[in-house]
Order: sequence, then structure tokens, then C-alpha cells
Amino acid sequence: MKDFRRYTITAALPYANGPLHIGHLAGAYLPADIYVRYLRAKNKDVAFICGSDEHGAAITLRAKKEGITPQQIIDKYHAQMKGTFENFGIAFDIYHRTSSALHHQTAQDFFLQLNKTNKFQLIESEQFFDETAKQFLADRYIIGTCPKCGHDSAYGDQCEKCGSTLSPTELINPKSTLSGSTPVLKNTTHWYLPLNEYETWLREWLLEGKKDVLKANVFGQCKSWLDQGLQARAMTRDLDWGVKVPVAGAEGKVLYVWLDAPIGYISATKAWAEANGKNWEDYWKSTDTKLVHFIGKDNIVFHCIIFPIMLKAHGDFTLPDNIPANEFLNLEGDKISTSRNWAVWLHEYLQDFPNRQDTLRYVLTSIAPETKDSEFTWKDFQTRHNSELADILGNFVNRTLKLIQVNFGGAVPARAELTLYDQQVLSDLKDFPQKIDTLLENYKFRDAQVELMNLARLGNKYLTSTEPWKLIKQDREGAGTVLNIALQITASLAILAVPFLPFAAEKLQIMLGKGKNSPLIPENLRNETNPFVWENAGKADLMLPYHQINEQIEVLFSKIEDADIDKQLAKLETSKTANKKPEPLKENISFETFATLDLRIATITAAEKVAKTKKLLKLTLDTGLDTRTVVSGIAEYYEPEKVIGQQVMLLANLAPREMKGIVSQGMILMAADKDGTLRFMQPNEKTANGVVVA
RNA sequence: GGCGGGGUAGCUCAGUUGGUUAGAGCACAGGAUUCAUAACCCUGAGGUCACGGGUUCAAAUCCCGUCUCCGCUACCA
Repeated sequence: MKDFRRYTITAALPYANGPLHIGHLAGAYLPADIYVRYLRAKNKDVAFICGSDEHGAAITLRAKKEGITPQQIIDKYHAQMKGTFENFGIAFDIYHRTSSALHHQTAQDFFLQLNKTNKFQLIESEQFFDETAKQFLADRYIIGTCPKCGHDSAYGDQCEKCGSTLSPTELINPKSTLSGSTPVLKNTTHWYLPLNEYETWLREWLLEGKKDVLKANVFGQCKSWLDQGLQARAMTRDLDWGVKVPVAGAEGKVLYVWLDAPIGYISATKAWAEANGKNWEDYWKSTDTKLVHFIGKDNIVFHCIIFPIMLKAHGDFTLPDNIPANEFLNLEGDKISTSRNWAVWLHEYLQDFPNRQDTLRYVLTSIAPETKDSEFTWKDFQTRHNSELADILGNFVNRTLKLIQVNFGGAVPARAELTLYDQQVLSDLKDFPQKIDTLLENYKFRDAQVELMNLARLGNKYLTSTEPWKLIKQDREGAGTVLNIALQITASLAILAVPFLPFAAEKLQIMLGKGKNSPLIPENLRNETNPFVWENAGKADLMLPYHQINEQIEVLFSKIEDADIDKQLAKLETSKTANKKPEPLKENISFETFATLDLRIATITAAEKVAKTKKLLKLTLDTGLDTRTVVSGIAEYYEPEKVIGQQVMLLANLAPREMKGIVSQGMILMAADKDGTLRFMQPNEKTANGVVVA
């Protein structure tokens, strides 16, 4: 393995548009933090970089909705997320933000460099323009009638009623949310990065060069994208909330998120280097620096394809060594959803479970979605805490320290002659650091944490087998030997737990006497004042005889009661109930408006699935007036054979529309449940076709 | 529909250059023990490795097909 001189570790920049939940932690920040804490424990030169992603239309839109400025939104969530990370011990060297002047400057410089060396293509296209507000409109600034479900305030990129993905030009009767006027299509020019030109290079660098180091899920995604062929992507947008395009004539344009957010890693590094007397270029432009991006699977394409191409196009930068992306975490059988409030919010957890950061860290690492989606349940959370952290690790530490305190007055007993078993245990102890090293180097955080627990198991087994509480009655020296060895195990635990359980590790180190004047360990094992460094883990003489451990022995992990868990389950139940609430009422309309709808009863006479689609059925309807074809997105809920003969309600005068080469004449009206389930609206008794609904 | 990743013990998950009786933790049962947070320790039960074919002396593992879950993508009037 190549020996790197320094490490640049990044964790995906969270979007400053809402609070953080357990999925964020499990997916990216926790593995990154464990990795970094491990590197630091080994005295490596590390820059651990993160920050808030604070640009984009979603933030301005949210600000508008809440009647405050985008700045207020990002200030709120930036502060909240920063605090949450700190509280969980995610030990970034810097938690920066993309709204900073330094970031804007850095991103602009990056853009200019690419522009200067002709890496972009200028491409003109048609976009909606608001003539009253005199600006181009982002997709989300355009509102209109959803062509699919008829919802009258669908956004240009998505209808929140039916969940459809839209393009602004599809909206019926589009309106600008800025001025309320009808936008017009107008030409606009943008800077495109021709990703396709880098295909050959990417295949070589990524698919061949990293075949063996990338995780299967990451490799598969990238291959899939490359096989589909890359296209030029616009790197700028017509927006005002973001980093301005630093070119004359580009007023009203900002850098798109591709060119904004990832550069946030670089600008954050600059800010950190500046404040700490470092040279940022060492961390980004040196071949002996190992760059690793920790992300969730939603970010794979971004970090494996687009960002490397940008770095390559620029020319000066180090490329990532690995991108250990995790899959997703589910919660109690359902996927985590911010809009449905189906999540465990980290800031709420901190309130509900004060001083139990390590517990969540431990549980999330145990179930980290390293190879596939995984599942968080509160019951499992309680069990892992109680029967692993408390019963195995906490209890081992407690029984060892108490035995020494009670029987030896808190002074580390000396070792006398060793039995074969004693020697075996010391030898097993010695192997643990290397095992954990190897697993961490390969991003196998879950397995590494299991090894940590196995060391505690070794300790428990050793104590139970040797029974020093009995032995001491006949053989005080022998009992002292056992406790000395048990204490060496405890000391190693105090070191090896640091990446995973930083709070408990610190507590344990203090219980073992860290910070006291008494020299606990031999000179040659000391690292300045702190003996609890990685290289000392596994050693048999970490704790010297006759030195005092702390009189204060506290239980590392108290049990979590059923009541605490029930409370959390009740909280989730509340979210479920809240989600069943009907949608709020829309604004009143006039009778005349209603009367423009031509609603009819019709009967389905034929149905077939539209080829190459998942949701579409091609229906033939007898409307009483004519026989017509309607394409409807109900294939996930109705088999073609089952709908023939059904009566339905038809919006008959909706403008025809072509889909997949079939002209659809009208729309079948469905009751849409919150979970998306669709049901026919039909008369409760057989009714003649063509009858008007009014 | 296309592409990618999954489907292994009651639960959460490991396990591919194919190789004896398929693993771990938890949960469960029995035993032993009591220093310790009713903890620890030992033993045990528990799996047609989604399903069906194929290649092979040998398949959880490789190939083909089917079902199913997740993601990206197309699509949803």
C-alpha cells in the first residue's frame, strides 16, 4: 500500500435547507469521522473538511415561503448543523460554508481557469423569462397547472401533488412566482462542460485503475453511467442566489451546483490552512496526498465522474483515491423522508438522549449501510446499547476497575509469574490493533467496531475464567497478575475506542488516570503527556504497577429503559398520523370556472400496457359520444384485464396530448391517497356512458 | 422499460480467484457463576443461501430465466 504523507478527507456538504437526521450520520459523517480519528490517533497529517452547501433555488424558494431572506435560512441551518456535528463529536478541522467570500472567490477562480483554457462550450437554449421581473426563471419559480394531475400550483420541476417530475415547458398556463406574469421563452447562453470528452480518460482512471478499490455499488453506478455515455452539462444557471459567473455579460448567472458545492471542499481547506499556518495546496495539489470523499449513494455520480472531470480539466489537482459511498438507512420499515417527517432528527436526539452520543454512533456504525440499504429500529437501538455497549464493554471496564479499587486500593497490581493462559491473552491483545487497522484502512467500519467489542469479550472471558475474586483468597499475587492483565486490556480499549466512541474513550482514559501527575506508563511508551495513542494499543505494559487509577469510577453506559424507547416510537406514530391528514383546501373558484370542465362517465372497453413504461396503460373508452384513447398512469395499481368493463369519471375536454407516440384524449380522474395509491372515481350504480358529472 | 445494487438463521448483517459439516452479533433454550450495570462465561437449537434451469468431480459463489426490494433513468395529462 502506498504510504501517503498527508490526507484530505471530505464529507459531503449538507444542504442548508433543513435539519440533519440519522441517515446523514450513518451515510457519510460517521464513517468519515471514524476514519479521521483513526488517522489522527496514528499522528497522520489530516485535513477533515466539510461545510454547508448554501446556494440553489430550493433555499430561495423556502425563504420566500417563510417570508424571510435566503441569508436567514442558511444562517439558521448552518448554525444548527454545525452545532449538531460538534455535539456528536464529528471532529471536522473546519466546517465552512459556501456563502463565504473566500468560497465565491475560489469557485470563480476555478471557473475562470477552465474558461481561459477553453474547457467550456457556450450553448444557447430557450428558457422561461419573466419580463416584469426582468430575469430568467429557475424551474421552481414557475408555477402552473400540472399536465398530469391537474393540480393548479405545480412547480416547473415537479408537481408536489402527484409527485411527477416536470419540465417547465410542460406546465399548462405557466406563471412566474416572482411577478405573477406569464413568462416567455427567451434565448439564454450557458457554459457547458463536455463530459463526453473525458470518457476515455475516466474509463482508464476509474473503471480500470480503481476496479479493485472501489466498492461494488460505487463501481457499478459509475460503469452504468459511462456505458450510457456522458453528455455536456451546463455549469451555469440563470439565478441570483449563488456564485456569480465572473465574466462580462453574464449578469444574472451563477455557477451551477456542480461547480459550486465540490469546490466548497477546496475553499474550506483554504480557510482552514490560512487559520492554521498551513499551505492548502499541499492538501489538494500533491501526489503524496490521499484524497477521500465520504458520501451517500445519491452523490456517487457527482463525486466519481463530474468532480474528477473538473479537477482533471483544471489540471493542477489531486484526484480522489477512493469514494467510499454508503447506501441508505431506513427507519422502522420505511425510507427516511423529510417531508413526511419520518426521521430521527439529530438535534432532537441530543435533547431526548443527553450524553448518549456514543450510543447513536455505535448503533449507526453497527448497522451502517456499507453494502446495502439497512434498517434502524428503536428496539434494536436499545438492545445494542444495553446488551453490547453496557453489558459487554461497560461492564468489563467496570468490573476490572472495581476489582482493583476494592482489592488493591486502586493501585495497579504487579504481574507475577504468568500462566500459559495469561501469556495467550496478552498475545491475543497484541493482535487487536493490527486487525482494526486493516479493517479501517479498507473502510470496513462495521467489522472494525466488532473487533473492538471482541477485545472486551476477550477481557470478560479472561476474568470469568480466572476468577480473581476467588483467587485472591489464596493467591494475592496471582489475582494481581490477572487484574494487571485485565487492566492492560482496558487501557487498550481506551485507545482503540477513540474513533468509534470518542466520549466514552475520553471518560475511560480519565478513569485510568490520564491527566494526573503520576506517570502511569514507562518512559519509553510515553508520547509527550498522553500515553493513549494508537501505537501504544495492544501493549502489555501500558499501565505500570503501583500507580493509582482515578478514585472516581463511573459507569460508562447506563441502561436505556423501555419508556425512553416507547416515547420515540410514539413520536414516530405521531408523524404517521399527521401524514394521514388531508391536504389543505385550495382557493375558491367561481362556478363559471368549474363549469368549463367537461366531466363524463365512460366505460373502459380495452386496456393494454404501454410498452417500455412502468406506469402507463393505454385505455379505450366508450364515452357515449365517441370511442377514444386515453393514456393513464395507473399501471402500478391496476392490471389491464381487471379494468376492462369498469366505469370511470373522465375529464373529457382536456387538450389532447401525445405520450410514447399515443395521443391521449382526456384524463381519467382518480382518488390519490397520500401514499400514492390510486383508485377509480365511479358511479355507485351502473350509469349510461356520456352522462355529465356536475 | 433501460441500467446498477440487493434477496443468506426470528432480527441486523458478513461471506465470490467455485472446495470438507454456510458464519457473527443480538434474540431464544439449557447449564455454570456471582467481582460487576439481574451483568459475565459455557453449551445448544435454529438456514432448500428468493425461485427454476444450466456449466462443473464440486455452486450461496459462475451462466440463463423468473419473482421481489432499493436507487438512477425514461415515463405518469
